[in-house]
This record gives sequence, structure tokens and C-alpha cells, in this order.
Amino acid sequence: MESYNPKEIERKWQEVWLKQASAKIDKDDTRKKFYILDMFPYPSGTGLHMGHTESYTASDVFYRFKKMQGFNVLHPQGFDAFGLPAENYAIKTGVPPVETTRKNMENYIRQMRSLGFNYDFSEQAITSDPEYYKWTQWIFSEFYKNGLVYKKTQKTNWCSSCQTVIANEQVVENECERCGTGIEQKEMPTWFFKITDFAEELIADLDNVDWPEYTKKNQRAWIGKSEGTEFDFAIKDLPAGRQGSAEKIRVFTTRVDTVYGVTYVVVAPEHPVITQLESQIANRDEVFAYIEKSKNKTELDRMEAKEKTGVELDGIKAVNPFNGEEVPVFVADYVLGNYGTGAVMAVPAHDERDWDFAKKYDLSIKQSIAPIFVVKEGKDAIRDDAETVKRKTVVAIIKHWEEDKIFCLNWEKFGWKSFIIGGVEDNESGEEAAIREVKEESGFQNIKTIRKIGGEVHSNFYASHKGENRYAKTECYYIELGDGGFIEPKEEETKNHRGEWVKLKDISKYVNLNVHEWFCKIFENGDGAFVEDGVLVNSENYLEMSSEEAREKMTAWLEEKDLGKKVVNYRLRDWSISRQRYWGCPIPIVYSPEGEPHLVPVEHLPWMLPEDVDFVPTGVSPLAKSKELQERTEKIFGAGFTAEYDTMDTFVDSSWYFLRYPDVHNAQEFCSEKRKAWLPVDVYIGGAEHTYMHLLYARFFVKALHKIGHLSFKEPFLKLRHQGMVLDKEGKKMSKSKGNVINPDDMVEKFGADSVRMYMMFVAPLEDAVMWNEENIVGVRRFLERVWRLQEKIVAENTAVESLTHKAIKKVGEDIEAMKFNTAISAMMILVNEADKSGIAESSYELLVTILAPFAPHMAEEIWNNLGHTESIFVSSWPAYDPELIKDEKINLVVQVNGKVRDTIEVEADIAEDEAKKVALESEKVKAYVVGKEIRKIIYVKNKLISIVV
RNA sequence: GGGCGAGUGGUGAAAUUGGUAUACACUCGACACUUAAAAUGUCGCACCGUUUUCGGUAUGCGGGUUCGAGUCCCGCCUCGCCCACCA
Repeated sequence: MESYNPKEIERKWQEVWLKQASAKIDKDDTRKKFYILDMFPYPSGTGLHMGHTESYTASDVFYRFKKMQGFNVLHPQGFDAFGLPAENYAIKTGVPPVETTRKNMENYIRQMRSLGFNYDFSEQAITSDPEYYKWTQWIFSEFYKNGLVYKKTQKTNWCSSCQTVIANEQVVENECERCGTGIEQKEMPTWFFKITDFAEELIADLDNVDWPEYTKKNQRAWIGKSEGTEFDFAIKDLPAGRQGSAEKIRVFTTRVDTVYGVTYVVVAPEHPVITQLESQIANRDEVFAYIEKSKNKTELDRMEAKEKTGVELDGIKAVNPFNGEEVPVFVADYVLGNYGTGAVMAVPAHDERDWDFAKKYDLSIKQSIAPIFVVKEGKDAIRDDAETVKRKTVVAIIKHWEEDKIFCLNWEKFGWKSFIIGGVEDNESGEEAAIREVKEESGFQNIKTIRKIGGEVHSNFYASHKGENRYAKTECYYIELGDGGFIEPKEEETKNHRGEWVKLKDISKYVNLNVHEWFCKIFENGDGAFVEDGVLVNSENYLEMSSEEAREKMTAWLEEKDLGKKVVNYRLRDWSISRQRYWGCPIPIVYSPEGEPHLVPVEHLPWMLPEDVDFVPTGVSPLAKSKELQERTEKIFGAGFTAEYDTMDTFVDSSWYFLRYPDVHNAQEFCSEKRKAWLPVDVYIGGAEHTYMHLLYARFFVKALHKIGHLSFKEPFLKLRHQGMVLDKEGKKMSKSKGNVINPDDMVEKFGADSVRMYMMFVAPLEDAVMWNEENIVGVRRFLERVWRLQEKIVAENTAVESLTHKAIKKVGEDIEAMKFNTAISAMMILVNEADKSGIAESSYELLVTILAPFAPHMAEEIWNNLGHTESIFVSSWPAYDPELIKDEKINLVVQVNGKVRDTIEVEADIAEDEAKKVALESEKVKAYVVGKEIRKIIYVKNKLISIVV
């Protein structure tokens, strides 16, 4: 027999598959349909990368498996062919993008064939084909007609290097995702898709799809739903005739419960109220200088100066509707103009950003929420049968006059360790109480300094030394002693506790009561905003209410007074789709001489991308320079009409390509009703980097088309799986600059496609990172060689191998279904290792080759052929395993004594419980541990183990 | 700073979801075949002690639940990815 020669047999079978059009399916037969989809590639000049190789291998394995199971499987491929690199290449070389793209696509197809991927390339979707983008434009028109498209002049992210507008999602750390240039804000007329109309559905319907949990979570976070309250701060004392539109500032907050802690109001630099009130602002120049400066802030300024800045609007006061308090108004760029209402109520005590700002500008900080500690467990838990007594209390942290020591109380009877604590009498301030308690309880008389620490804290617990439930409101004071002047405390003060000095550095480990721990933390780390929920303080009618209840009550009050309402806000913004680029789908819009936009009617679609353009970007869209486009527009619509010169974001093209595959050649519809039966996609495989853009936009398209009535379903991808990254052997990302990029062509040349495929699938689970280490690939190559050589090790019968074969059939089938390709391969290795030693019956060998076929299709075809079959192995069906053959006759019964394995005994499978126990107890090894002891319990797990407890 | 995920031999990784931890591979070592090398095959490979047997300790660290924990609970540590003024 000839030795295994992958190069030869792979070329041979790739030609056969091509000639037989083995990837062709009858798309009108949807009886047992299955749609598995890859994320189509952008045809770049560098060709297929290893990430594609991995995910396309996974889908090819899955596709071949499903096909053998008898499904009519749609497994298409295409190209996301519009995009910047081809245009940039054109700028450099003058080669038109259409040509570059065509050449690159041919290379991709060659590469995909060389890896044995079985796609029907006569049924591609290529986004730059007029036949394809006709329908991109048609969908745009449908969205337009249904109010899902609008044009707005607004600040947009402008990349000065790419000379184009880019979407929020494409801005990374204030830099262009593609070229790394700093993003500027530029006013541009821009077309938007109203993706925010679907924000709620985009969150809710994630519950209905089988996607990785973290992908769902990230997408939910990206959409960023937040429920809160919007309400008005009136502007104080506007002179008559000045009131107009700016008599109030509307703010958005998720924490209306903190409203009594408002000490100022902040508006974003672009907030209209500033110009509306311009004449009232005393420090106009300063304010406008600030606004101008924040507009031109680059990402560098922001990174370096993390500190918040702002300017007060002198002469303007806002009125808190809850308590009538007048507070100053600031403009500051830490408030975003395009989120919420562009204005916030500032509560420094309960918001970190406001805290920082207030500290910097020395603004007042007012507590309105207190943390609350309720003891629910243990001996201090509140008791239903005890009375609750409310008390104001103080905690005093007393520092030694010379050493770094704190005076503490040890309540040995109760197990408490605390600072000095005591009640506040009527007609006594907290500070006075603290001083009095220190003198009475500690005996020390000479107080040098006293300073308040933190705010008010509430606690609810059972006070066993008093036999009552306590609801305590506690403040904390830090006291430094002047000297050791001391008067022995009265006995009643010290009967429950004993005073002791604790080293300063041990203090946080010493105190063990919740309120004391709380103050200790503030004492050690300093104060900050308390941002969690708690109970209301300093809040008039809402005292001691929980944050949650207060939010409801306060919002209801605002609604009743018509001052505000409950609202839901989303982080998600509408999708800006205009790009000032050439190599994209033209937006099917023309403008009348008056500048009114009109849709290009359907009969003129595709609205062709002109060819007579100069690619060099000037900030004006290249399409503006096309004579042909201008003439075409005027010819159809009349003199003076002009075309829209912007093209669409390429994410638009890729948001619906999966809808086209079932019916790619249809010139009348994007997909016929009949062929829509293929949809939605059953399994989608691709990189996790598409979580935020592509996957979100595609979901939006389907929801929008569903709403308009073109689709009957609401989610495009029922099951989604990500492949991990392919890294170099040191675990580093591959990049041109590091020179560690691996080219799939080289690997196929060196090891053969089947080995490359096997290695990709074997080395790690699909979703984990693959470290590409050429040393390790020999493992799967050896395996394939062994499979090959089994052709010479055929025996008449080998029941042990037959049993292993059926076990492998079961395991491989289940593992492919669950996309656990690595363990599927290891099951085949176990089988082959045994067969290599003891031979294999021809029937078993055929079964082995059949289950190997999805992974190593070329070799499988070749052996199958050598075994005398004339048809492709992929025509045969996935074998069923024989349940009788996978049953083990004997099992190893594990015997544990007190949880430790003491013996394993070979017994008949399905042994009865009594019998198993008997066998276990008869074991000499077990006896050594059991004899003379009382057996308390015996646990039996069927066909697994006996656990004896003595 | 926030969110998510992960830590198991020299390495990539398994573990039917609470039931013999380290399957399957790579590397490494020894041996066989060979004039030699490659290829191939056989054996060994978590750690410590006895070197047939056996016992003890190990899944980042520390506790807990359980007859039994890599898996569940609590508290730490380290790494990775994503997001980062979203009120």
C-alpha cells in the first residue's frame, strides 16, 4: 500500500467535489432543512487568516455531520466586499476597488477549497454586487417609508485620516477603530437608522435565543437600559419677558431618592439653556470660553487630566421642587449632552462624580441617604417579641495622647468589640454627647481635638444588655487626647465592658460590630460618596423610608404635580450610517433643487455606484465628483436635482446577508416567500468581537423587517457560538508588526488540510484560544497516519475494537452536536490506538472512517474509495450505534471508606445493591479499615461506587 | 474604577455536571528496529516516602457544606478579555 500522501489525495478529492458540485443543494426542498452560517469574510489582500480557518473548519465539520444525518443543509459563503482597505489601496495605487476585491475574493475561494471547505460558490452573497446592493437599497427604502430612517445635522465622530464619519461603536478610546487617529466632533448632516425604537425588544428577545451567556450580557449592557425619573428644576427669578423656553431645567436621574441631597445642578456644554439664558449669565465670557475649550478637547487632554472641570453660571439659580432650595447651576463636560436630558441634579454625598466635582470646587455636600445595618442572624438578630427603641447614638474613636493607639471597648459577655459608644440626650448635640461619653466611659478628661467622621448611619439589632430591639441613628467623632488625665469611671459604666488600647494598625481587625466597622473604614480610608441604597435622612416627608420606596413615592408625587415622570433611558444611540467614502453602497436618495430628499424609486434600483470618480479623499464624498452620477440624476429626476453623495456604513451590508443566501439569484425580491422557509439561521459561528456591532445591527434589521411585515420571525440567529482567538505558540496575538502571523496556505502545504483541520479542532475547545504550535500538530498527523495504515490491519473479527467503535460513534455524534470537537477526536484516538495494536474488522473500519469524515474529509473519501465504494462517503448516513455493544460487561466498583478510595473490585455490570455491598465488605483491603468499627452508613451509586461510613 | 471569564502535571487539555482527578495529545527519558539518523513501535512521565506491593499529599490560597468537592457556598490572590464619566 502506498504511504499517506495528503497533498495528492487532497487535490484529487477537491477536484472531484468541484466536478460533482457536491455542495449544491435543492433549495426548494425545505422538508428537513438546516441552516448553518459562517460570518462571511472581508476579502483583504492578506487572505484568509487563522481565525477564519478555525471557525470555518468548525462549521464545515458541523455541516458535513448534519448532512450525513439526512438534513438538507444550507451552508453558504460570501463576501463582505465593500470597505475601506480596498479604497485605501485604490488611493495609493489607482487600482479600482472592484478589481482589487475581485482578485482577493478569488484568492479566498482558492484558500477555502484548499482546506476542504465545501461551499457552493455559485450561490454567494457579495455585498458589492449590484444584484446584492439593490436589495440593501430596497431595505433602506422600506425603512425610510416606515419612519425608521431620518436625517439630522448633528455632532458626529469625524476621523480626519479616513475623512469620514464613523459610528459610536467604531470609536475606541476616542480613536478611530481602523486607523487609530484621534476622533474630532464635527457637525454633519447624517442619515440615521432608528435602532433605539427597538431597544426594549433587543434586550427582551435575548431571552429567546441560544447564545453564550456573556455575549447576551455584554449586549444588554451595551444597550444600557436604565429606569429613572425626569423632572424640572425651575430657574429662579427670571425677569419678565425673559422666561420663554428656558424657565426650567429638566434633569434625568436614577436616584430621585437622593433629591434632598442636591446641592447644585449641572448642564452639558451643548445644553440649549445656556444660550437661552445668555443675557442672564454674569460670567458669559468665562462660560463660553469653557464650552469652546471642551468642544476642542482631544482624547489626550481627557486621558491626562482625569479631573473634572466646570464653570458656574453666575446669576442663575435652580429651584429644587421638593424643598424649594435654590442651588447653583454649573456647566461641566462630565455631563453628556446626548444622554438623558443633558442635565443632572448633583448629589455629591451619593454620587462619585458629583463628589469629586464638589470637592474640587468646594461645594456643599449634604447627606440624604444613610446606610442601614439590620442584623437578621445570630444572637443580635432583631426579635419579634421585643420592643423596639429608637435612639440617637454616637461613636467616639479616641486616640492616645502620645502613641498610635485607639481606646476601645471589649464587651466580653456579648462578644462585641467596639469603639466608645453612647446615647445622645435630648437638648444635646452629637459633639457634646461624644465628649461627655468619652469622659464618662473611658475616664480620660483632656480632649485636645474633636472632628466628625462620615455621616449618619442607621442600625437595627437586638441589644441583649438592655433586652430590647434598638433602632439606632449613629454619628461618629474622632477625638485626640491631650494627656493621660484620668478619673476612674463609675462602676455602672464599666460593668459590661472593659477598656483597652489597640494599636492603630490593628484597629480594623479588632472592631466587630457592623456600624463600628463602617466608621473604621471611613476613618482609615477617608470619606467618599455613599452610592448604595439605604434609608432617607434629612428628607422631610420621606424620613426613614427605604431608597426603593422613596423613588416610587417621589416619582408619583412629581407626576401628580405634573413636574416630572418616570422614564426609561438607553445608552444605545441611533445608528449613523452615512460615510463620505466611495467603496460602499450608495444611499438611494436624491435632492430636489430646494434640497428636499426623495427616495430613488424601486424601478431605478440598483442605484449604481458610479465608476468615474477620483478616490482621493478631500472631506467631500468622492461621489460628488462623478459626472455620470449627476447626469443620471438629472435625467431621471429633472434639472437641478442632485444625488446623495454619501455611501452606507458597511455594517448595513452585513446586517442582512444571511437573509439573501436562500435565494441569491432572485431579481424580484430579496428572498421569495417560499425560500424564507430556510430562515432564521439555525447555527451561527463567528468571533466574539462582533458582539456589539454586527450582531446588534443584524438583530435590528430582522426586527425592523418583521415590523414592516417582510419577515415572520424576530431573531436572526437561533444558536450562536464563538470561536476563540488563534494565538502564536507563546500565546500572543498574531500581528504583522510582531511578524508572528501564520498563513493557512503554508500550514496546508506543510501538514496537509486534514491535519490542519484536525489540529484546530483537537487542540482546544472551540470557544477557547488556540495556541498555534507546529510541534504539536504531529500528534494529529500521527493519528491520521495510523488510521491510514489500518487498511493493512484488517482482521476477520475483533469484538473489543467493535465495542470501542460503537462507543466512539455515540461520543463523536454527541460531541459534534455540542460542538465539543476536541473530545470527539480523542474518542477516535482511543479507538485507533487499540485497532492499531490488535487489528480491526472491515465493518468497524468503515464505521470509523465514516465518523472521521467530517473532520478529515479527504482521507475519509480516499479510504472509503479504497474499500470499494464508488459513491462519496458523504452520501452515506451517520451510523447508529448498537446500545448492546457499548455496554460494559464488567465494571470497576470503587469502594470508599470514610470518603477515601480503599479498593476497586471488578464486578458484573448492573450488579444489585445488596450484592455490591456484600462484595465490598468482603474485600480484604476494605476490611482493614472497617473491622472492629461500627458501620454507620453505606451509600451505593449504581455501577460506580460503594461508600462506607464508620 | 466597573462588568465578565479563567486558574488542574514541563505544555495543550479531560472529568458523564457532586462519585476512581490528570482521559487524549505534545515535550522529555529509556529501550527495540537500524551501520547511522529519521520514521515506527514498546515502556515510563503530578509530588513525597518505601521502590513488586503500598501509604501519604495534590485541581491558585484560606475556610465551609457533604459519606464524598476540580465541580456547590463564603472570603482572599493572580491572570485575561471587554467597557470606562451613561447620572
